[in-house]
Amino acid sequence: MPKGQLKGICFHPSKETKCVTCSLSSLCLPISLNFEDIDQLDKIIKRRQPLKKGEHLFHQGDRFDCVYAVRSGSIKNYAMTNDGEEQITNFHLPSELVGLDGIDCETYPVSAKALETTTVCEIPFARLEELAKDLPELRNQVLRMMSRELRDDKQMMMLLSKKNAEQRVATFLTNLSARFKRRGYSPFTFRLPMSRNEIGNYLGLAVETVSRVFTRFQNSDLIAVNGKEVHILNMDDLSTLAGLPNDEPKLTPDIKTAEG
Amino acid sequence: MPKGQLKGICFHPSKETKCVTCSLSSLCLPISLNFEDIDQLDKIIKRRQPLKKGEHLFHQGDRFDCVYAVRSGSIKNYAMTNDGEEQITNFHLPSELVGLDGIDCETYPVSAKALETTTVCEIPFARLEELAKDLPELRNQVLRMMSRELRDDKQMMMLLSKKNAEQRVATFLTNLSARFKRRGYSPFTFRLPMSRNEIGNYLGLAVETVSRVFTRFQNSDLIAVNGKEVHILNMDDLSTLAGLPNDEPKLTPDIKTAEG
DNA sequence: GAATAAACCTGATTTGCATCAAAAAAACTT
DNA sequence: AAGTTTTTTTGATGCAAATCAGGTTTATTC
Repeated sequence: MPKGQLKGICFHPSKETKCVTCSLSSLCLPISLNFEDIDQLDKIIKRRQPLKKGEHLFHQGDRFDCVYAVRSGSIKNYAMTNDGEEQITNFHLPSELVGLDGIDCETYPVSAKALETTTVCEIPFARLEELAKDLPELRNQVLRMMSRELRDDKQMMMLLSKKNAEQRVATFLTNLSARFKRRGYSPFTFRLPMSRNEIGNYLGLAVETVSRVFTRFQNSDLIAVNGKEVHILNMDDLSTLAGLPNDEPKLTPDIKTAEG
Repeated sequence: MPKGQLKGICFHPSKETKCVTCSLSSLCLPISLNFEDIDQLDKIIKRRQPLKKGEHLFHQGDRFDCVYAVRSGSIKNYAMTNDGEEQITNFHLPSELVGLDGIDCETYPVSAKALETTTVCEIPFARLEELAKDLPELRNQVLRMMSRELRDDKQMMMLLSKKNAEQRVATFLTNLSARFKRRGYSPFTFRLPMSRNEIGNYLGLAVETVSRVFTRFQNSDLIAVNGKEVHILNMDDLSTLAGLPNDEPKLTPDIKTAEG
């Protein structure tokens, strides 16, 4: 197995790891926080033992006390529908916060489960709030993260109520791609941490449909897939497909007419 | 002062209205805020002229500067999809906050439009943050409201990806009912502030489907509808329908078996 | 490394809802 | 009050995706 670029940082979350030295800090901390403030924040954060694949970070109904920042690996959020079916509400990649939707609850409204070996930073919310009293930038950061999630949710709602199967999968892939890119990985080649089943569940599609769309995308040379390995071959077309909720391929006329 | 009835207050949002005397304050303010604090908050809030039906509170892309509390009437949030279609992301009733998803943006990510004559309290966000520095309860309230919206969004995502047309409409009606009840109105008889078209848009259904489901619900005596007036006749069955994502009516066996 | 289980893919069939079409009822205009 | 527009309802048809069924590949276990 070829050990890649950021591997080193992701896989030694020893007790000595600190926010200051964390490669993700620029993504999960307020930019303007000074060293002294970061140090304060660092003190309240616990690094837990890595979660193995399938282990829970918390269960729906557990008493809410912490939010978590993913350091490596990935987490899925899911709720149980009234008839006992699982409904995935989110996937979390490194640097992203888990548990924000429980802030005004006694208990977590959804469960959080590791999709693979995963390390997290545990942030006791009560102490974060205390700290936030004196650190306006930290306060803002929490608001920013929440408001970003709100916006992502609205996007998701649009996807679920307006987009067809191909558009959903295209959106999913380009979105993942952007998030990988954001933390320094290739936006064109990555490994899906979740199964087809989980993708379908999240996107409101049957597994079979996800599989078929993957095949179709391969046939039209948009992507190359090998199991969970994904290569995006034609980002432009994939993005176009993702962005447009209707089936009209929207050619840019003023450019195209020059040729034809 | 009449603490029980709400109608008087909703319809005279004169310049003299204050948070202290507002009937909605228990819903939109932190419970533990003392009079002095409320007074401070009151000072930064502007009461705007009522919006007429169809007028905008803000447009997608406008510079973000305020959040709004609905005092009377109702607001819809919507975004434009890339092909120019409107996608409704939320409806806001009195006491609910509008604009929270823009907090970490330069500009509002969605538009907000009045569904009927509507009055709002305008809360300049920068000044709210300033004030929040000294009022931890106020800070929490903002977090609470955001986190509640996050949870509502997850619910909506579940609706859109797992529920069929009847379950969506049933969920929509019971949800509205609960919100009316929360502010002292009848949960069984209310007026829909939005059109069938808007309901369909929001729920990811065609207008025709919404209309048909309404008709079916009437035929099975779940509701009685007259234009925008809705009477819920059988809340139990409607809730059951709303809660269950699958088509099995889930009878409670230990009770039922006693009879048959 | 064989056995078993889980995940994934592909084809055939069914179905719930969108779409199309057109009438009926409300809501505005003048 | 008559005419116009918009909204709502109802019916007929088509289609995208779910479901069903089977086979194949990839993990996991002993």
